[in-house]
Amino acid sequence: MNKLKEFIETLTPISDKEFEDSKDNFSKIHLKKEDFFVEQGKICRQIAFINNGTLRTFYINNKAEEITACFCTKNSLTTSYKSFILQEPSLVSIQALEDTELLVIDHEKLQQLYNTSRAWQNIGRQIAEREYFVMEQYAATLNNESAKEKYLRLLNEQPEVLHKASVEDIATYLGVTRRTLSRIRQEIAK
Amino acid sequence: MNKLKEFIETLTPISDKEFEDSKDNFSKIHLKKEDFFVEQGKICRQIAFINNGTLRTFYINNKAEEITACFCTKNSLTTSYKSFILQEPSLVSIQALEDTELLVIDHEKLQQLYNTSRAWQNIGRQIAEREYFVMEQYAATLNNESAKEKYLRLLNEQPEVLHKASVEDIATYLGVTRRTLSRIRQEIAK
DNA sequence: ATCATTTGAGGACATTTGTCCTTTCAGTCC
DNA sequence: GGACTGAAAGGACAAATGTCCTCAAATGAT
Repeated sequence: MNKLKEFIETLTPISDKEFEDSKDNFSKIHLKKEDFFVEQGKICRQIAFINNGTLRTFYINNKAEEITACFCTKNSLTTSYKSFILQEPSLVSIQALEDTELLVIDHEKLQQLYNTSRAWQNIGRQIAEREYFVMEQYAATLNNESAKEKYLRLLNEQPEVLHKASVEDIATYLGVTRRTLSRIRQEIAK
Repeated sequence: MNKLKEFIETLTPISDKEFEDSKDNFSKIHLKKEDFFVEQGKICRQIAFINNGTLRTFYINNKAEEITACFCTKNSLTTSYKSFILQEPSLVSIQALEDTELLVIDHEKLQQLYNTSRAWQNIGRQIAEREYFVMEQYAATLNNESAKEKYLRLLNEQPEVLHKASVEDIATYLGVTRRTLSRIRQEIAK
């Protein structure tokens, strides 16, 4: 739970008592490699803090291709955010790339925290704001960076992902084909 | 102000009294064609509801090219969201494509509303959530749709923009060159 | 250990997109 | 009206990327 508290404190100060009072709302779950945390088409009922492990968010596009939207690594949040907020079917699946440990809280319980605690109202807004920043950064990356630059960014920011994900997963994340990713790697190895 | 109240009510119920009490925090501003609402590098101190008009959000990328990030049309919000939330220099500029009327609220005043009203805490979180959905949709579009599909989406969702923005603006919005946009239009005209 | 299956690298050619350029047309200043 | 200016369309060629393929290495199953 310590890492979770540290994470929350990057958002807003929270007293020990307030954290202790709310921590029963979280529970620990373990995923084995290839287990799903969220499945496309089902409602995502939880938001998770990643204690340990790596996950991949992906969806099936209208050409029936499986596209990686992001990789989620430890000490950050993961959820199908829109599905979680609106409690509507998820457009994405989230799957463990390796054995993974999560701290999860149900949508209902989080709403109760929002309703009973001003600190949690604040945390909720700031989570939304942070999710926005992450998505904005992602969009900026999509817009500005070539596939090669995106690859180098991944190499720099989440290097462990390059060993845990397949070439196919990484290629769809970069928005190119496997062939082009192969050319990119060739060029970088120069 | 009516349109603003209608907009807020799509987020959360607000009593007439609560709306009346807070509406003095908003003020009306008029922009002439080509005036800036936000300038890249300056802190964005306001969030705006667009009563009338059209704006373009853009930035200068690391190749010194001006890239259109989005077009903002009436009855929606516009701001340099990250700059507004964190009160840090904006990465984007927002410029009127035609004469435009905005209802704006200062960051400070919005914080006061958050601190004094649970309804506004709620609105604030839901604005953040909505900004997230918009950004997510944008990212999904960037990821999934070809330039041609994006053009058709723009034609469908914000057709007025095609007359108000230049070919250059639209091309950078689609992520292609003018030459390719010209080819896309040729193909659609078939 | 062996065989079958999956995964990644990279060759050959086709297609798409970008770069650079010219032409056309509409607006505007004298 | 005629000359100038700037924006948009589109031609010709170059560069980047995709498609389809083969081969070799890694992984799994028996």
